[in-house]
Amino acid sequence: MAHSVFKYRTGEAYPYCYKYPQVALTADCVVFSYDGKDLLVLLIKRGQEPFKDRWALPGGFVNPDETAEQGARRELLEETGLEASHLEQFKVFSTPDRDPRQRVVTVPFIALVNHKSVAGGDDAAEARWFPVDKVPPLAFDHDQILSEARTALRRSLYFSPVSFTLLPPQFTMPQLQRLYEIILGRKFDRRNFARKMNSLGVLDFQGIESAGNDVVERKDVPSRKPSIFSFNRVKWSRMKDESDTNFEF
Amino acid sequence: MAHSVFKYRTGEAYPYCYKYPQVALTADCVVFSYDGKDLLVLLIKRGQEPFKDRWALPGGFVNPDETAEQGARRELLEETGLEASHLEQFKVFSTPDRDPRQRVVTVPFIALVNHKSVAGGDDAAEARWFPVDKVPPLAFDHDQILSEARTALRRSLYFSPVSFTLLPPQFTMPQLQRLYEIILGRKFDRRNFARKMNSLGVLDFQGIESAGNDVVERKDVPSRKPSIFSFNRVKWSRMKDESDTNFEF
DNA sequence: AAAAAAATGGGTCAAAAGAACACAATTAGA
DNA sequence: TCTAATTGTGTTCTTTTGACCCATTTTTTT
Repeated sequence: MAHSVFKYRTGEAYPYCYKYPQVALTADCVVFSYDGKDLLVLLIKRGQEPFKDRWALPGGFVNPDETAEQGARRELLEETGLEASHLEQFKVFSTPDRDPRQRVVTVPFIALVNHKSVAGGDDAAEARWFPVDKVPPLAFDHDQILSEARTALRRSLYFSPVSFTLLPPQFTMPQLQRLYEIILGRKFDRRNFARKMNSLGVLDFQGIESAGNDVVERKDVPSRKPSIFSFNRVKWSRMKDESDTNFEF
Repeated sequence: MAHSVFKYRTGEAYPYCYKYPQVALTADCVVFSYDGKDLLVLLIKRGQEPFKDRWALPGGFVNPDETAEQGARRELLEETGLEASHLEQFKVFSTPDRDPRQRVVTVPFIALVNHKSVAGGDDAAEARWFPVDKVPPLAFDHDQILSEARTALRRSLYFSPVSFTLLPPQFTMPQLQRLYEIILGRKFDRRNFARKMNSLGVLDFQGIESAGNDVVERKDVPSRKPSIFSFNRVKWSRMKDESDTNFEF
């Protein structure tokens, strides 16, 4: 075993004693958001060793009375002030020596939040959004966790209203399409994409963008004003129930 | 906290001491197989408290030098003698009091094996296959784990060659169809199903079932002999790469 | 003021995929 | 040899998808 097990020691330093070897449990968050242009992931700069000053996923130890998900929520709030509107577990990382100090098993969550700036939380750590394709090398095995989170996010598109959770309540069709294209890594034809989306019957038409109704910060590009939609979760559930057992590859 | 933490005790009884509260890590296996008729799940009868004599998922503690997956493989082999041809993590269960003795976090795996009888393993526990719809009440939160495993299995059908892993190397189209129907919980038209499967180009035709080539134990029903196919993993990977980023709900 | 550029939206048409169904062929047993 | 059960092939109709054209709106340029 790679880590020292502190056998036969007691007192203040190592007061938690067990009959069999145990592991420390952490919950990490892969926080995604979307600014209308890029898919972003939230990272914090570590303030202490190991991996001091390296960027890492927010997260921390799960308390004895918490589930992993509760721990993830709490840590996210403490470290970044954010509350996730969607939290989804996707895998466990349990390689024995993934943390050099002791055995730490981590449960990473995909957390989706509406985009807003973050200033770092109670732990006073620096927090910043990075476009997913411009992420620096991360601490621990967080590079791998992020990579698998992106795959899981792609798959979740089939089963959860991921894209709508990432968008603001009011959004335009081109915004929605860009988000799909980023997550899936491919392009769609504008017309076909809109037709498909509309035929799903999960969008509510909200009107046309106007000066007083500006849901998107648009660069001053010459263009026609787009229609604005909102996501209808009830209709989505109905649609989902029907198409759940489709037979596809 | 629901469990006792043995503070300030030492000696033989509780020799593993840590600075912070820890958790025990177990790996459980939801072992599926398919006998050509039913989707089966493997259960073992517990020999000790808690939940003595109740049926449960095979599994056990992960050793300090193992990943959760390695632990799952080892436990499965020890308890049932089976080796999984496909092992897939799908979620973590970390409710603080899910085990009455102490805090135990479990990583369940979906394990797919080719069907054969099991006699119980080194731990001398009784092991038995149950049709997934006729499973008795299980120990701990294993009912919930099984339920979520079935959902995860359904979703895996989209991304992994789950059905072919569950089937023997040689199988017939009706067998494949029945398996799809069981996992997805819906019926398909024979003709349409076969056409779709053939058009995917992942099946190799192997011949017609004959007396000497009996891949299926068939009840003596009067019927035409079916064609026999095998699964071509290479072709499947190619097909998968192309269809990975499709845009579906 | 007019023209050009950029972006949205509506629509067409052919090809592909899906759903429903009819019928012929093979095998075991009555 | 007749019947029942089961498998394989084909046909037709409908729906969905993919690849386009073109008109409209808005901003910038000439």
